[in-house]
Order: sequence, then C-alpha cells, then structure tokens
Amino acid sequence: MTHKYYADEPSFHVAVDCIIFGFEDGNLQVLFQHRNIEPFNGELTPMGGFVQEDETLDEAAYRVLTERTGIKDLFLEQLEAFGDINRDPGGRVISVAYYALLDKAHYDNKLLEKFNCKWVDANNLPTLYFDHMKMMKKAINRLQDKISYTPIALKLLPEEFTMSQIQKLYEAILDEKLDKRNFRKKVCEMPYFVKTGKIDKSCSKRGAAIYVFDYNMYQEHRDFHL
Amino acid sequence: MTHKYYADEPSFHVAVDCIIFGFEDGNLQVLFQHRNIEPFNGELTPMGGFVQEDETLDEAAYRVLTERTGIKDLFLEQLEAFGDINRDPGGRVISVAYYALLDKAHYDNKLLEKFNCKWVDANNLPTLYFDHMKMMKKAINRLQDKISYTPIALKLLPEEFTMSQIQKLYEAILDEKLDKRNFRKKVCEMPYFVKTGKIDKSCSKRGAAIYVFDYNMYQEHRDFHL
DNA sequence: TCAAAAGTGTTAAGTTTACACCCATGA
DNA sequence: TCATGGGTGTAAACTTAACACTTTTGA
Repeated sequence: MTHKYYADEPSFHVAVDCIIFGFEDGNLQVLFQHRNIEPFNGELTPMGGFVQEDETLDEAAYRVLTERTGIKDLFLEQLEAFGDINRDPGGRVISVAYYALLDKAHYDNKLLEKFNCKWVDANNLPTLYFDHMKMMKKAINRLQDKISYTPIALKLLPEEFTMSQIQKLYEAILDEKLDKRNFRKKVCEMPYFVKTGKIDKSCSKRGAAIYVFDYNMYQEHRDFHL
Repeated sequence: MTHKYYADEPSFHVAVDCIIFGFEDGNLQVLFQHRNIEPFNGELTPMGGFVQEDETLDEAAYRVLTERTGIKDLFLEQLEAFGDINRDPGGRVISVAYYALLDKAHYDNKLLEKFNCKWVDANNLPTLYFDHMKMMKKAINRLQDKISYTPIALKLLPEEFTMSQIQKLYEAILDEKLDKRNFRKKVCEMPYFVKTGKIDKSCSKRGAAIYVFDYNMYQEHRDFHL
C-alpha cells in the first residue's frame, strides 16, 4: 500500500509492454500475443503485464519476458513511458515500454500455443492498436541506433556465429545491404571477435569460420563501432 | 477512476521529475528546488509533481514546468521512467523523468524565492538524493548526444545569438573546448543559421554578427550536424 | 565440373583535425 | 596604441565507400 504522505494524490495502474526481437531466416522478427479480451479481441499486441507492488519496473518486464519465453539470458532495456489518457480503452493505464533481444534458438515453440503467440517479421508488421505502433517504431529506432556502438545485436544470435550470420543480422536490423568486405574488415578489427577454429558447414560447401564474442575483453575496452 | 476490468491490479502514485537546463555566464545550469518535507528537508531536488487523472505524462511535465518557470516556449522530452520500490522514502512512487531546455533570459528571478529554487552549475552539482543523480546523468548524456544532430541546444539561447555564444554553449554542454574555425565552418555550412545583419557590441569592441536560426527552413531539410 | 557461399586489398572520396594570423574598435 | 574578442583557410590524417576475383568443396 502507498504511504499516507501522498494519500491525496491519484493512483494509476502501471503496465509494462515488451517488444521482443528475434532473428531467423535472415529476418528480424517480433513476438506478439493475441489479445484474449475485448476490445480488439484476437488482435496482436506486444507482451504486456501489470506492475506488481513487490517489483520494480525492470523486474516486471523481466518477469513478463521470462514467463512468456522461458529465456533468462536476454538483453532488456527500457524505451520510455506511455501515458496518454485514453491509450487503453479498458481503463487508465500508464505503460512502460521495453525492448528485448533474445536468441530464438533457445525459444521453445511450444510456448507459442501456450500463450497464443506469434513471431512476425519486423518489416511486415500487422495492424497494431493503442499506441503499440509508436512503441514498435521507438524500439526499432533504438535498436538501429544502438547496434552501431554496442554489441547488443549479438544477443539475437547463438553464442557461436559466422561472419555471414552477423552481417545478415545487421542488414536485417538496419534494413539495408552492407558491403561484405567493409563489414568484415570493421568486425575483425575489433579484438573481441575471436575465431574458434571451428568451421560451420551448414550453409556452404566450403564452410565458414565460427566466431564467438569475448564479453570480458569487451568490458575492458568498451570500444565498439560498426 | 480506473475501469473495473483492471480493478484487481495494483495502483501507484505516478510523478514527473523535470531536469531543467539553462545557460548563463558560459555555464550550463540546472534549476533545483529545496524540498520542504522530511526526509531530506531543505535538500535540492529536480522540479517534480504528481500526475493527475486528467492529464497525460507530457502534460503533467509541461504543467510543472510552466507553473514553476513561467516559460511556455521550451524544449521538453521524456528521459525514462524510474520505478525502484524504495526510490522515495515517502511511499511507492513511480517517477517519469523529463529534461527541459529554456532561455534563462525569459526566466523571472522572482520565482526563485516563490518556489524556493536555485540555479546550479551542471559541472558542480550538489549532493542529490533518491535516484535523482541517475536522472541527472541520463539528462546530461541525452543532451550531449542530441545536440550533435538536432538544434535543441538553441532553446538555451535567446533567439538572436552570436557565433561565440553558440560555441560557448556547445563547449559548456559537451564539457570540452572546441576549435573556433572548425566549429564556425560547420555551423555556417548549414543554411538555417542566417545573419541578421545586426551587430552585437556587448561583448567586444569590434562587435559580432548576430544570427538567428530559421526553424522553418530546418523543417524542410531536417539535416543538422555539429 | 559447377554452383554456392567464403574469403580477401586497394584506391578514391569525403570528413575531421590541427593550426596562426589579421581585423575592427573602444578605452 | 593597445587590449579584446571577431573573423578567416589550408594541409595532413583519418575514415568511409566503392569495387571483383579466387577458393573450397559437396552434389
């Protein structure tokens, strides 16, 4: 319960909405859930939930995410709060939007049915309701900005990846083709990308070198740019 | 009153906290208010207020700002929401932080007394309580980032300004010296900075050319970089 | 033997940085 | 006449962009 000092001030329901990104088949994807109440019953919305009294905003977002995806190793960051008066026809709700990045390889597709969810290509979004499209745009912009100076995009890939995979990932997020030689040059200049010596033969006959990202080394330098 | 659908969900007091920036004597400054309740009675805090039922978050921030500064022409943008459980010892309050930029020339110093406020140099901040230092850091970082690709910093200056003034402004915000020739070259390459033909003799015997920023022309091009 | 993806360097264009002197004027 | 801030251009360093062919190997 809130403290008496502020008892005369109004109170609001506070929710979190998480824009969850994944990457598959060369496409940036977003996980949506079908609403199961009116209005807009059956329509797609981001993963949301109400903030509870015993949790911070970040904890609420993390709870919603882990509940619905089963994944604990993910990138999660707040976008901003949305508080228009009639943003939710069900009542006044202030929503704090988050975005998250996870490796779809760890996502259990059984959860799709359990939570009535669906992965959708980010460049082919369905109609969204409330202010959810504003949240989406904000999430994509933030993601596009941030991958140029932080390694967060790698959270969308398995721990081990090839140069082609990471280039396709960047191309999908930025929605533009990148020059192969220039891209690889910049990646390989950074010492955090280390060759494992393993070869991935799943995509080509010749096979591609497998890399990992050394997060410890990155912590020391903290200098990333692509 | 909130709608019955969500009646079982918890509610929270929601506040806005505004980091208000001004510029004077070559210094970036922030407007703080002395708290008038325990705990931390008398200590400095950003301008805050509770969100009311009939207003959006942005409206609440704007209301607090105009009430306390008397200024309506200002730049205002949300930073993010802060929702740690015990962030406010007076009770659970979720606070949405904003930052604002205004021209101190339009600020009436009588309001300092009325609201028990104080302008403080941004590079010499007092001890701050709660999570207010986190908000400050976020505000300064955002401001530093954003002035390189938008003209928002000009909201800190009078409509008419000289090249020296804007350079000192950028130096104050970025907290580093800039090269005079390189800075002026980049500014003057942008067509939105237009010479009025007037001369400001208040700072030098020779006098400095007075410029204005043509916001209409900027809207058409939307290409700014310094 | 050929299709498919992996891998690899150089050059030109553009951007950023560093840097020092003359100008106009009021005191 | 001099002290003060206003105003101006160039060259070197660096970064980015454009571009095409060879390698490996499984089918």
